[in-house]
Amino acid sequence: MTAAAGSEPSEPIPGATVARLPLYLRGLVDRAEAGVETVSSVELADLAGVNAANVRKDLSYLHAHGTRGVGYDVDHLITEISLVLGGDEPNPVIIMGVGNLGRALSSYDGFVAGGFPVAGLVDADPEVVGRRIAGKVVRSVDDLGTLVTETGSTVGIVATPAHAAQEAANRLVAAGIRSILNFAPAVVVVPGQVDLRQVDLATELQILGYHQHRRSDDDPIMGRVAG
Amino acid sequence: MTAAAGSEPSEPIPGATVARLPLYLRGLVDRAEAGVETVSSVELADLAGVNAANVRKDLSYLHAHGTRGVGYDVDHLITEISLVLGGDEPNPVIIMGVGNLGRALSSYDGFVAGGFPVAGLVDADPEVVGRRIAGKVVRSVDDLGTLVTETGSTVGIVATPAHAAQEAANRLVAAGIRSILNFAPAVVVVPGQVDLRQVDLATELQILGYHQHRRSDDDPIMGRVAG
DNA sequence: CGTGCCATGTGAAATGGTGCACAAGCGTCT
DNA sequence: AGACGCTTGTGCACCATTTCACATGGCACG
Repeated sequence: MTAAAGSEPSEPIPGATVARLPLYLRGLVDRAEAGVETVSSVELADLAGVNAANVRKDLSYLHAHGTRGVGYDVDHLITEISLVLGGDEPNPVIIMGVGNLGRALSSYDGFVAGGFPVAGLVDADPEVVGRRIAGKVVRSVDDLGTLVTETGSTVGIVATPAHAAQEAANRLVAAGIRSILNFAPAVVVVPGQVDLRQVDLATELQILGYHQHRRSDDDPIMGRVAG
Repeated sequence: MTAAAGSEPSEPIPGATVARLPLYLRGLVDRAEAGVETVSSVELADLAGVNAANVRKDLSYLHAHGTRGVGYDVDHLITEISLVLGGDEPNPVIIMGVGNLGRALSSYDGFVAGGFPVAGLVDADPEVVGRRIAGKVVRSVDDLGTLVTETGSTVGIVATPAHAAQEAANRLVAAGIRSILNFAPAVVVVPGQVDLRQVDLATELQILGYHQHRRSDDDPIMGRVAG
């Protein structure tokens, strides 16, 4: 039961809402496995760590109506969110760069579970090309185009060193990739039709650092030795 | 020249700004290495991929004044941002869980560069405890308290499987950790005085999936075969 | 069948963030 | 010394998002 040929434009869902949908989905799957059949917005809010009214408004964008006095049907909601997030079929991903991070991502279970199986690994270093990692043979960057076509991949992950990130992104775009997740600590630019998300591990720590530093600044009493 | 005993409260910096500071810092360090001495807000905006007015407003929160007609002093700005983000000394981090991801993080260069050297690795599996990974011996969870005290760590990284994440966080908190970066795909709750950030790899892909799915929904012409 | 309870769905206010546009200030060149 | 050009710093308006508060409506129980 794929999308009707009519292709209803459907109002765009706010970005902030989209970012929360995976959280809801995770919570829902958890509850489904526990055998629960309905959840209230309050429970779901707890599960995802957000406000209950927020949950209701988010779900209203999906037209995933609940039942007043009862809550939302877990299975139905799972189907609904899954559909919005990725369609009903898996999106294979290509990982560029099999350094430490790339290797870890190659065998990250969460990707498969989320509908994003790793379809191929690519590296520029001739030394690693041809080696088997996480059950897959590492391909050369020259084979990228072929690999994308063969596997029907539409998503690329950049896990190269920073200086190679832009080049890796360029190649992904040239090969026809539509969405890129960049783990390299570098700002990369892509054409407008390509969607890009940045995940910067060191940056996340630095943000934590700010709050910590700030706290110890305001609270000189709370020194480094336990109070 | 550490913070004065007076501990000026200093107005809190908006979260969105804090999240951008590491980007600025990276761009600035890059320019400093290239021997550049001043940057304009426009250059910095380019480097970080944001709006120039935004950069100026962000920097105004730091009281890191620039010179009109000239720009900002690179070195001075680096010092200023570094100070705000992490204080002037490194924040050692403890990594909980040395699975694929934990191992990758152990040798992630960006952490050290950002002032967050990895001070210790901890795992619950007796099989891996005692093994050397990235030059460090993996310690048992029972040694966590000692490890934190010895190394003066204040930041913890959770890289365990989802089902162990809450427990890992609990232990970090009990050991006196003040900030936690959670990579496990699970919502964990921590006491109010502890700062928590969530990085969910699968979630990021799912967000990309939404946009991609949506695009192909609106554009039935843009089928799976290249147009 | 009627009544009461409970959870959804949503208008509207509050909050937070972004970007424009322009005045103010600094350096430079003549 | 004076004028000009360049860039900062910021008031203001716009937009997105969050949150409250409450009317609406379904379900269960007597």
